[in-house]
Amino acid sequence: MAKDKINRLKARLPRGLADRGETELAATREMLETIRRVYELYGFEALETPFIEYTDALGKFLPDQDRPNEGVFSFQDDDEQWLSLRYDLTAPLARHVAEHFDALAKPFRSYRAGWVFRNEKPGPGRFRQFMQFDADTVGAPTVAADAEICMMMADTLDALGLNGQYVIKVNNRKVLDGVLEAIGLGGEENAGRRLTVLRAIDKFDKVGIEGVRDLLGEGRWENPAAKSGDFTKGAGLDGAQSEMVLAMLQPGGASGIDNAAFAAGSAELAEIGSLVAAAGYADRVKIDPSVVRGLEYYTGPVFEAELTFEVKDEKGRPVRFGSVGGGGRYDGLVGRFRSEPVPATGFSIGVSRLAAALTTLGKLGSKAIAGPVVVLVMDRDRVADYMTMVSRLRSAGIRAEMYLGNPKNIGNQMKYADKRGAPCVVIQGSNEREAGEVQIKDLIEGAKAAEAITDNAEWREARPAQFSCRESELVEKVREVLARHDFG
RNA sequence: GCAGCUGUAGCUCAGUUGGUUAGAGCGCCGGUCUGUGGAACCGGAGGUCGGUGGUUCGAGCCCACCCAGCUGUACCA
Repeated sequence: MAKDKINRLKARLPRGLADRGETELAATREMLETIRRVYELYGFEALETPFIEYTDALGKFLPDQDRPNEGVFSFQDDDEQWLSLRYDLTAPLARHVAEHFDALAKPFRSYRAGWVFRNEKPGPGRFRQFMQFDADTVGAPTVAADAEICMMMADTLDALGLNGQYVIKVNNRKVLDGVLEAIGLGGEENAGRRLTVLRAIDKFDKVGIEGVRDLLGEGRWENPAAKSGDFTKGAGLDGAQSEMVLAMLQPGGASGIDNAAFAAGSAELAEIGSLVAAAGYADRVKIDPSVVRGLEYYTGPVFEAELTFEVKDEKGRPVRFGSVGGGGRYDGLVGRFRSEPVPATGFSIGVSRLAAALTTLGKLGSKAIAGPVVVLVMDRDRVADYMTMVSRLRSAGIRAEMYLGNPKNIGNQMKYADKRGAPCVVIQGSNEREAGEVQIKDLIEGAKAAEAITDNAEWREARPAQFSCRESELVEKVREVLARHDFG
């Protein structure tokens, strides 16, 4: 009816979300398994926390407001307490550790994979639901814990087949803080400008040294030469201040800075550098002063895993995958729940983005997934017999099913099997039945054999890659076909 | 958030200076076809032409505003 038509629901997905099919799920599963194996090898243990936490546990109430940050999906419980979908896996871990502090062996080494949610504008490679795979060490103040995490990330990316195509970059927030203090941006009243300076440094990769110089000073035009496009307001530093920050980004590093934070950060970086070098990871884990990373809770070393290869998109333009993970030390997070500070450090892999990169490199998801063996229904009143055949195949561990659609047309059943990617079909009509036989048709071989055939009548007549066998040999013969195509 | 571009069927698109009942290819469903998957032929479903308002005898087309998508930029705990 017309009314139904008007009111009919439109099937659609909210933006920034995605359904995932068989191929992608299999690829992700394979990748997660590889990561998990490396993490366990390092002695980390599995942990799962729920999707939902109290908003205050996530630390995402807006300052001076009685409601959560808009970037977090939030809702109120019956008792009016705010709940939120987790936006990363670190804050829930901190809550878990604080809640079970006395029962856990410390340092507590754990890993977890799961979906996280951010209510932000989606873009290419950016979703509102995505998966992270984290590993954290809680209760270890030593930078050996930081160095270990970095080396584990390198091993993980190696295990995924990315040897030589990435770098784990390491910096230290204390170094940055020391520089900021040295140029007179210490103290609470300069928090806003510090943030602007950090953001400018963070853009080093994208805009280069001159771009950072502009951003530290008055600001930067989207198109600097023509002074056109969007204008990004800068931090308003004077020349001397800017040069000090810029010096830090260049070979040789900052000099003439003499304060406690800078000294401590530099010492930590040096120690991480020597630990990494001693273990033979110096080619993969490198100190990089431009890494800023998560502007809020990091307190010491910060890490970023960056892919260094370039790929061309459909239009032939280069695409950089860039950062596929990051982390750092967050000594204050667990302490929010306790009377004492609790040191912690961790790393988070962006599973979806990394999977996209691996797929592009052909290191993931290239393996064809075998469809089920399809038993055709030739005779409507012998469904029980066909189901018995299916059952025999399944008992032998072979993925199989009987055709459940309208069986009147054999061609349709064949089309179905073809579309499902069935390696073969089993056929038993009255002729075969009387002879105690079944026909097995190898669809993969058949497709190859028939490539030369152009005429449909001939195609039908030829019945390529089809053979008959005793019904009692069904399982054995199907297995042979599967083995032939490496689906055994 | 800001800027630019784009909105016609599930997808890719056509649609004349504004003129009757908005089309094609692919895909989908069914049939030819109750013994064979690539083909062919026939039939069918599927559109408030992104939305609202305006100009006009008449708007898919012109105008205004809004919405959505894409790209860039900003933000990203």
